[in-house]
Formats: sequence, structure tokens, C-alpha cells
Amino acid sequence: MDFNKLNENQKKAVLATDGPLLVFAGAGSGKTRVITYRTAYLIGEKKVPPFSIFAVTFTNKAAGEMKKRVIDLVGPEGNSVFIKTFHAASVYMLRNFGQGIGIPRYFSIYDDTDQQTVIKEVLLSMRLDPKKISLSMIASKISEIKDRAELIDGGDPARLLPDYFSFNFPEVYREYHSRMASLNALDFNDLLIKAVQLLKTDSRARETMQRMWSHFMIDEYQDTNHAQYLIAKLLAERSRNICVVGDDDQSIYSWRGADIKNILDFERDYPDAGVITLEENYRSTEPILTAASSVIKNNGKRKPKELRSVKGDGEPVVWCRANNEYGEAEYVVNTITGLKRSDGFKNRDFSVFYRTNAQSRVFEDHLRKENLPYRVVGGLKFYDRKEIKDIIAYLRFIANPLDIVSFLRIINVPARGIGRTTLDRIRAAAAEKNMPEWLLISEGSLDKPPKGIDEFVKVISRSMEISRKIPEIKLSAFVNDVINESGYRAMLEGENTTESESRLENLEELVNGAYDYENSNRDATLEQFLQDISLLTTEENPETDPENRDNCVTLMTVHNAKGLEFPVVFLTGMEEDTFPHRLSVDTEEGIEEERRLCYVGITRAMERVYLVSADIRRSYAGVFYKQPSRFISEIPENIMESVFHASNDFSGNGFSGQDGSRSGDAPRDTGSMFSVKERVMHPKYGPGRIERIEGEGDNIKLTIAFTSGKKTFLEKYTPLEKMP
DNA sequence: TTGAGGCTTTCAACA
DNA sequence: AAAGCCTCAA
Repeated sequence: MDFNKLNENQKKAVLATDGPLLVFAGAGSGKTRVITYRTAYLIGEKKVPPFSIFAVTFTNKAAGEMKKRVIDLVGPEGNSVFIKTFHAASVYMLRNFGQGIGIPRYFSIYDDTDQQTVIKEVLLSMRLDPKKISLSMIASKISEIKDRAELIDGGDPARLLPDYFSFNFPEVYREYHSRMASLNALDFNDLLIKAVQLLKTDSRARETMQRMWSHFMIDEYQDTNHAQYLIAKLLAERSRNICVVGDDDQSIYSWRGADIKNILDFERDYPDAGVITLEENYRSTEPILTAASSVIKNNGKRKPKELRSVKGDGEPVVWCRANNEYGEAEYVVNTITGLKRSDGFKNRDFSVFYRTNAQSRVFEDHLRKENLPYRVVGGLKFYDRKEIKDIIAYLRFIANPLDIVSFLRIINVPARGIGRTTLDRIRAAAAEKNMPEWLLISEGSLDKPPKGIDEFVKVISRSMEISRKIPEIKLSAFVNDVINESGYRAMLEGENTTESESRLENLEELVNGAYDYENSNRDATLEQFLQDISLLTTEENPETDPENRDNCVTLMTVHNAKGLEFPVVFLTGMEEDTFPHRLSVDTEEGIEEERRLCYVGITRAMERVYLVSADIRRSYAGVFYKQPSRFISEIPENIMESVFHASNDFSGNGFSGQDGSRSGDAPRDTGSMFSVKERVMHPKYGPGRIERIEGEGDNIKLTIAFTSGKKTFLEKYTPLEKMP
């Protein structure tokens, strides 16, 4: 093994494979390199079998990246190293060892939306009004309790109760979980909590796993919550070969219960732990690091430390003020094209970061217009799209007929003449006879079933039979079959709109996804497929041209960027109330976390950083005049170059009627970005012409004449595109 | 009783 | 864009 690529401290961290080790790794200090080399060293020199090495990171993206780099280093053997996210690791443990604590071999995994459906049912059953009580508030309260692993040993939710709830929260908490159990479903937090419970209570399972894995590595340790901390601790209890890597400056998940205390607890749990600090930064040039550290040093609560740039001098950090969000996107795209021409950068060298997913659309539009291939990580996830969720719901219900949330979603999609009343009858009868809904309707125990029920039962039972033959029958063929037999494809084909076209394409993508999956997991069942995709959040590349597949501009939230690096980084939306986000500015802790997030963003860059802010930004909430982010003013002026860019793109999405030459220019009239008589494209109704503009600010109404007739929309909710 | 159409509301970050 | 609620025609 070639140790020449490591510095002294990195080498120490690689070699210290026996016993506990705590690595403080600053941004760009070669953390991933340490983990991959450590893995290679364990396999190559220490003769540890690859499957005995357990590594967890935080995001799918980071886990994928790490796996790739391990394989690069050790060859195909690297495939058997266990590298996953905490959640995926938990699913693995529960699926294979959880039966002792009552976890079935297959369970549905519920995301936020599914979770809220269940909470809503709970509220209704308690005669509480879901309109008056915020579902997301309850969901986040439930998560918070579980993130902290508070009730793992039984315990009473009332003990943890904030008394400002106007209703019986403990009962909601209990009822929610009892319903989840009867649905045979776990939410994301449950995955972790149940894994802890499994490791705590089932000594046989625990010992098996403790023997199976001998060496543990936990990446992004500063972002683990208490449940994750316990999982790591319990697994490593026996071998004590546990290496955690973290950086307090990059802690950006406190809203998910991440607790910096875990680092302190680590030193308490393992007083003999070795401690290594990596402070040499190999990633970024001097100006980038100076900018990053001048921002982060405004945080009061932090261990003071200074990263040293190995790379040395480079281009200054650039701050661009754009007139509005279109100017912002235009500037980004222009800069990309410019740098490609002048400095030979490739598409894949660029990444555009933003604070919230909603900001991605304008960039996508501009990139498309310039024919620059791009890839969006996360965001409106592929699996969040309606048509995908519908088909997945079919698959889930086929795999788990207790999954009533999925049942409700699909029973009448496509329309089978089953409405409110029939559903109420089904559910009442099921409750009365104390039998699952599926059993009730499939055995014909429902009085006077409407015709649609028959159809539905036929479709599902047929698919259930076929699904048992997977993998002999191909998974992808099966998925395709469900799309057809359910009538879903026919329904979309019947609509025959631009929108239904694209939904059909998305379903094709789903079938392709299943095809890829069956090829890399030869003996995978439907159940495995479903569980794996429930944990998947990063969208696959919309770029289908194989030539561009690996050479795309990357778009993602700053959160998603953690653990990654790019030659050129654009940090966009650098405005007060956007970044830092408006929901964080009220508390000092909130601001400090946003600042760490900003630090993470800047330190992803190897060669160039562009900070971009818009003077005016339009969002769902209206039109806002924005102040540049406070983080920009924290960077000394003498290391930053300032430019201004105004969009003067009339044919495209710029504000019309403006020359955009001065900063702070506001739309003069209503603030609409359209003008009367202008031609526009609507995704559903096709081409049309603006007839009338009424109202102002966030209440602009557009009347548009389509070939099919006139329609009126609220501008801020309508995805219109301008046509030349 | 269903389902289509209109109107309203919602939108922070990840698994 | 999507989902929930309401009204109204069939």
C-alpha cells in the first residue's frame, strides 16, 4: 500500500485500527482518504475480511462516493465492505435479525407524507380537527422524541410533553404507533429506534452482529443523533474497534436531533480513545479557505482552529450581485460557459448550491436553454412524483396488504367508481369484523360491493401471485405489468396532454430503474426493491444521453453537498432570509447553524467560489427586495471581487420591460413578469396568449387565452414559460 | 353516490 | 404542483 499519499496524521489515523479512535477532520483535510485507506489497510495488511468492515455516512450520495473510492483502491473486494447510511444499515439489521423483537421480514417504510396521512387519521379518530392542528408540528414532535431515543425503554411521552399542546399529545403519540404497527410500517425514525431496541434487547442478534462486524467507521460524527450514537456504541461494544470522524464546524443537522454531545460522550465511553486532528487542507486554494474561515470565526460556540491551505494561492472569491433570480441564473450559466472556454473546465467541474430546493428551477431553465447537461441531486425527488408514488403504492400494497395508506391511495386511481361512501363502508366493516380491509374485500365479505371493487381485487390478487415468482419473473417486467394491468397507463394515455406524456416517461424511468436494480441485485425480491428505494432520495440523472451522463453540472442544496467537492462552486441565493433562512434568524443557535452551513458550502470548492445574491427575488410568498446575506459582509473586501449582473434576456425568463441596468430596479407596474399579448407555454394547456393582468405583488392574476379557451391563474403558482 | 371542476392552501434542510 | 375541500351535475 502506498502511504506516500498520506501526511503524518493521516497515516496515524489509518494505522490506528485497534481500539477506539476519534478523528477531528477539518474540511478538505482528507477525511474520506483516511477512511478509504484505513479500509484498504484493514483488508490488505490486517487481513480483515471486507464484509467485517462496517462504515456509515450520512447521505446516500456520500455513501455511494465512499464505496466507489474504496473499490478504486482495493478492487472488486470492496463491494463486500458494508458501507451505507445509518438508515439503510438499520433496515439491513431489522430485516435480517429483527424478527426476535417482532419486526416482520418485510415492512413498509413511510416517508413524511405517508406519516402525516397516518397522523391525520389518528386525529380524526380522536375527533380532533386536522385543519386546526398542524400535522407537521405533530410529526416533528414525534420525530424529536425518537431522535433523542427518549422512550426506547418504554417510558411515557407525557413526561417529555411540552404543555402547550391543546390536546392529548401522548395519546396521539401512542395511537400513531399502534396504527403504524397494524399497517406493518415504520417511519424513518423508527428504523433507527427499532435498531437500537434490537441491539439492546435481543442478545443473540446483538452478538451475531457484533461478531459479524469487527471494525466500525462512523463518518460525519458531529451529525449523529442520539439513536445513531447508540447504534454505533452497541455494535462496537464487543470489538471496541471504532473510529469516528467529525468536524464541529460542519454540524448542520441539529434540526434532526444531531447532538455535538456525541463527541464528548465518545471520549467518556472510551477514555482510552486515541485522538487525531487533521488540519491541513488539500482541497481548496488559500483565498477560498480565508473566506470560509473568516465566516466561521463569527461563531461564538466553537473550538478555535485554523485550516492550513496546502494548495496555496489562487483566484479571488467572487461576489456577484444580480438584479433578480433570473439575473442570478444567467450569471451562473454565463460564468460556466466562460470558464469552460477560458480555462478548460468540464461540465462536471461545476456545482450550483442553494439553500432550498425550490430555488433549483430557474437554474434548470437556464441550463436547459444553453444546452448544458445537468443533474439535480435530491429536491422534488423522483420517487415523490405523483405517478411514481401511485405505482409504488400499488407495489407496496401487493407486498404488504396491511398497508392501508397505500391502499387508500390506489383503490380509486384510475377511477373505479369507489368514492368516500364505499370506502367508509369498507373501513367500517373491516373494523367491525376485525379483519384487514384486504381480506374483507378479497374474500367477498363486503355487502353489495360496487363493480370497481371486483376489478381492483382481480388486479391485486393476480399481481400478488406473479410477485411471488420474482426474481424468476423479472422485476422490471413485473413493474411494467402492474402499470398496465392497473389501468394506470391507459388512464395517462387517455389524458393525452404534455403533462401526461411526461408522467408516462417517468413511469418508463421507473421500469428502467427496476431493470438496473435487478441487474445489480440478481436475487432481489419485490420487498427488497421497495425497501431500498424508500431510502433513496437522490434523483437519478435526468440526462439520458449516455455521452453526457457523467459530465453534468450538479445542482443541489448545501445540505446535500456535504462530504463532496467540486472545482467550481456557486453559492447562490446569498441573501438575508434566504441564506440564512428566515426561519433560522431568530435565534443565535439558528444563525450559527446557518453559518456552519455556509462554511460547508464554501469549503466544497477546490479552485473557484462564486457567491451570488439577487436584489429582488420572487417566490411562492411574493416579491421581495433582498439584502445581501450577512455572511458576505463577513468576508474581508480585500480578498473578494465584486461584480454586478443584470439579466437583459427578453426572450427568456427575465423581467419584461426592464433594462435591468441598475440594481434595485423594481417592476414598475403590477410586478408581473409577463405583459399583455405575450405568448406563453403552459404545461397542461399548451401555448396561449396573455389577455389580462390583474392584481399585484403575490396576488397577480393572469388571464390567458388557449386554443381550448380562456383560463385565469395566480401567477406565482403557475409554471408558465415564455415563448419567443 | 360519484367525480369533475373550482377554489384555497401549502412550500427549509435529509433519511 | 399537489392536495384538500366544496359544490353541482348526472
